[in-house]
Amino acid sequence: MVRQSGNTPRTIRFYEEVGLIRPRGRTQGGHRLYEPRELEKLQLITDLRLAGFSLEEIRVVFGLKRATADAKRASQQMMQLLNDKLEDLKRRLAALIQLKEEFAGTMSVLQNACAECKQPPGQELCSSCAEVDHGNLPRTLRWVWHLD
Amino acid sequence: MVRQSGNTPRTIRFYEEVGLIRPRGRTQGGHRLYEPRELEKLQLITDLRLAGFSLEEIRVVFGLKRATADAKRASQQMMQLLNDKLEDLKRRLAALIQLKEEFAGTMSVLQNACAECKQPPGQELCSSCAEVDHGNLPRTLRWVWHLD
DNA sequence: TTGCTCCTCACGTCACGTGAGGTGGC
DNA sequence: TTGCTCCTCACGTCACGTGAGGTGGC
Repeated sequence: MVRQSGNTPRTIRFYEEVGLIRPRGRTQGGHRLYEPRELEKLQLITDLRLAGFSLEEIRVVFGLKRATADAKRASQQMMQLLNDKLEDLKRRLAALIQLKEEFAGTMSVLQNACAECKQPPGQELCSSCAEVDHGNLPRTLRWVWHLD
Repeated sequence: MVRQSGNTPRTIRFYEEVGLIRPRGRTQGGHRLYEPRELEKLQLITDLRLAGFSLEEIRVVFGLKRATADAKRASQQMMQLLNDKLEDLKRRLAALIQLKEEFAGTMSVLQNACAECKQPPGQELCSSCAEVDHGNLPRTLRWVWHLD
């Protein structure tokens, strides 16, 4: 289960604690035994976690059919959940891309200014460098490049 | 600060507790006062959190310049961090997209089978429906559609 | 027989959330 | 003056991580 799912033993035991999976039984020495069905369930749980589902939401997923007693509505709710998570990941990705562009864009320009710099590199010098308009740096770069 | 950054007061106080931001001072009644500079820093922290940075990694970002004392290497390390997070988000997005496709793909087929179904919808009936080969359902659907 | 892995408590961690009880500021 | 917001403890929560001390299984 550990190797096939990429989780730690502790994580698998924790999923059992909260009632998501369950071993078929135990070996005489106390080691847990699982059916292939449980491995598949664990892998689905792992993928749902990666996709941003909380354990509570995963519990909802596994209870959708029971809760609605109507496969069509259950499927629609599942799609709703998936789309919500997709929106969330897209927002995160957009934030990251913007940070990267903000940062990378001006970085190359500054690298040139530094390459031509006659002063030895140092914190005080760079933060007061006349070649660089610190006030106009994008915020990301300002906080990495600048002091405090 | 709350309105302009989209965080709760508790979150902002927490960032102060761990030393990421700091109010300029207090009003006579105890309310925190911030400089515009701190709002910008808070907004950057918020975006980095959205992008998947931990508070510890954000502390590293703000300490990069001091730690390396070399703006070029500091920038390279920042790009490394950004790319690591990008890879992480891409993996999560790929997992989600696959779940969606697995699910949506067969769902439409099943909807037809159900539309033509003569039986009233019910848990026991659907899980043993002869029209649906439960063993060949993609795992996502199998766990939502099926029982247990 | 030697290691590596699993076992069970049980406390720790990260990033806040959530009352409880009280005051501030427009 | 009425509300809404902020304040400070302080305990709770989510999803595990991390030893401590002991056994299992190839």
